[in-house]
Parts: sequence; structure tokens; C-alpha cells
Amino acid sequence: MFKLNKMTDYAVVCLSMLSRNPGSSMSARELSEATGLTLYTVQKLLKLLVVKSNLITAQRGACGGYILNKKSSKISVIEIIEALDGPISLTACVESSEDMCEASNICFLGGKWNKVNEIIRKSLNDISLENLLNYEDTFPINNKKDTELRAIN
Amino acid sequence: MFKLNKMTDYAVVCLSMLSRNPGSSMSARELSEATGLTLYTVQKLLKLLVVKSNLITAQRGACGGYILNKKSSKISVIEIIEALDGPISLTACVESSEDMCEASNICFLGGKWNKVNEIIRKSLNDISLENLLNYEDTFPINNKKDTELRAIN
DNA sequence: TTTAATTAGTACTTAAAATGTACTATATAA
DNA sequence: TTATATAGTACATTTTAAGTACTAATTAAA
Repeated sequence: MFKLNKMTDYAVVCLSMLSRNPGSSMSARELSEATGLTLYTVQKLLKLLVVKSNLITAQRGACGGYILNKKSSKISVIEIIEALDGPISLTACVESSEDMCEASNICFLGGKWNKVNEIIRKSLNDISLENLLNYEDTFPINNKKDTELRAIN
Repeated sequence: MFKLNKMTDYAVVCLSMLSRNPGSSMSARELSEATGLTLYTVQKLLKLLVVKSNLITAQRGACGGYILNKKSSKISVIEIIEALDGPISLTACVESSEDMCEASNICFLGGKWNKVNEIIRKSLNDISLENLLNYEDTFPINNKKDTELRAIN
């Protein structure tokens, strides 16, 4: 379970696509065609990013689309993750929620996971989208290449 | 979604209980009573830890139980997490699975998340169970205290 | 040798969350 | 006015986690 949801992965794909032509916008349809993700997925994803982050700006109407607000080198991976996955919290107990932790009666750990959360958060904060995209993997990756794009859903 | 499953949290509770009396074993029943977790949950959890990790050893039969294999200062948080959550992998694409990444046709990210995974893994590797237990939280935590134990399920 | 206690293994049900799909409302350039 | 595009909402589907239950195997002690 210690993995990101698919939306976050899709987001990196779409954001990196947007970063290819800084300053120019792309519509959900264009992004769908460019990435192979279904239009529905792209629409949902971009709507989420608009609402939950400050990473992109939307332009409505004909000739509308989405535009990246800052360079990929200025975008931290943590911004993307937290926009789509919510804040990093390694256990239910640390949520600063109104409703108390269900296990509070037995949980003598209290907020001790917070330390761990902070460490992970700091690590991720130092990685930019650009870092992620330029990272050259040293291990053999099981990826098909040079195959045509297609919708995956 | 960037959170641990409950089992991992329960595991920390149970392991820390085991660490209180080094060298002596506790049965699932005893751990259930001591923690307030249901017997079913504790049984399942400990079975998982036996199979998936090298953290505890089981003794069957009457007077049997579970015993911690090493001191809490020698147990890394990553061992607990990976035993119950599986290996840390921030996106489906990096799994070294036989079956190819579904999105491989469109995924030009390849294994780039691996970098992130490694960083998180290293961070967590440096935190021991003892560290986690002794960590004093500096923020006000929303935890009830001094309430009696009860089963939470 | 029998019994009670205890873990091992497996299967199943239920609950929760993520994912995918669909539709309507609103905005805007041409 | 129209075609295009995002915003918002709702819901169905799928996947995963969590919880429950039962039987088999093991072992200390009576």
C-alpha cells in the first residue's frame, strides 16, 4: 500500500507534457492524445490539479486549456503528491482531524509517526519535477519502447 | 493514499509491547489483552510478521507465543513497513514484475520514480523502532489519555 | 497418552477507497 | 450564436484493506 495512486503518476506525465512548451496551453483533449490517457481521466486529473494545487491555470472556452504556472525545476514532487494524495501521513493517528483517532484508547504511540512523516516530506521536497524527468535510471527497466501510443483504459 | 495500512500501525504497537520484556514471549491472547486489539487482528498480524519478516519467532503449543528476535534499537522502521505493506514503490511502473507496466506504452517516465523510492527508503532505514517509541512529539496531539483500554473493533 | 493451549494456514465476508464514466452547467473565442 | 472547452457533480465499477471464521498442526503439562 505504500505506493502512490495512479492519478499522481498520470499527473507527472501530463505536467511534464505541459512543461515541454512553456507558456503555451494545452487542452485536455490534446493532453489525452499526447499521452494516451483517456480524455475522462485527463479531464478529472486536471480539474483536481486546478482545485488542489497551484501548479496549473485553466482557461475556459474555445481555445482554452491548461498552462503550467512555473518551470518544472521549480515544481517539487511533494506538491504533486500532496495535491492528489493529500498530506503525507503515515498513520491515521497523526491526522489533525476533528474526529479523534479511532484507536486513541489503545494507541500509546501518539503522534510519533510525525517524525517519520517529516523526514519523508523533506526528502520529497528536495526533488523537483525536472529532477524526476531527467533522472537516468541505472537499472534495466522493463519498459516497452518505440511502441505506438494507445489509450490504456 | 500516502499512508500506511492499519496493520503496520498495529504491528508497531505489538512489537513495542514485545520489546518491553526482552527475551520473554507473549501469546497472541496476551498481546490482544495488553493492546486492546481484537484477538483476530493480533493473530493475523503476528502470523504475517512471522512469514514476511524476521522480526519475531513463534513458539507453538501450550505456553507458546511470540518473541522478538532483536532489540528495538536494531529494528528499522523500514523492516516493519516492508513486511506488511510490501516494498516501497511509489508507482506501478517501477515494479520489477513479470507482467509489464500497463501504462508502458505511454509511460515515458520509466523507472524514474526509483530515485524517489530510494530516498524514502534510506530515510526510513535510519529510524529504529526505539527511535519511534522514544520520539517526543512537540506538537499537541489529539489523543485521549488515561482512558481505559478497550477493543476498538 | 490425553487434554488444553497455542500457532499455521486458508478461505470468506464486509467495508472502504480508488478508479473510471457520464452528464449538466458555465465560460469564451470566433 | 455556435462550437469548444473547463467546472462541478454524481454515480458505477473495480480494487484493496480489514475483519471474521474455521480447521490443521504443534507442544507443554496433567
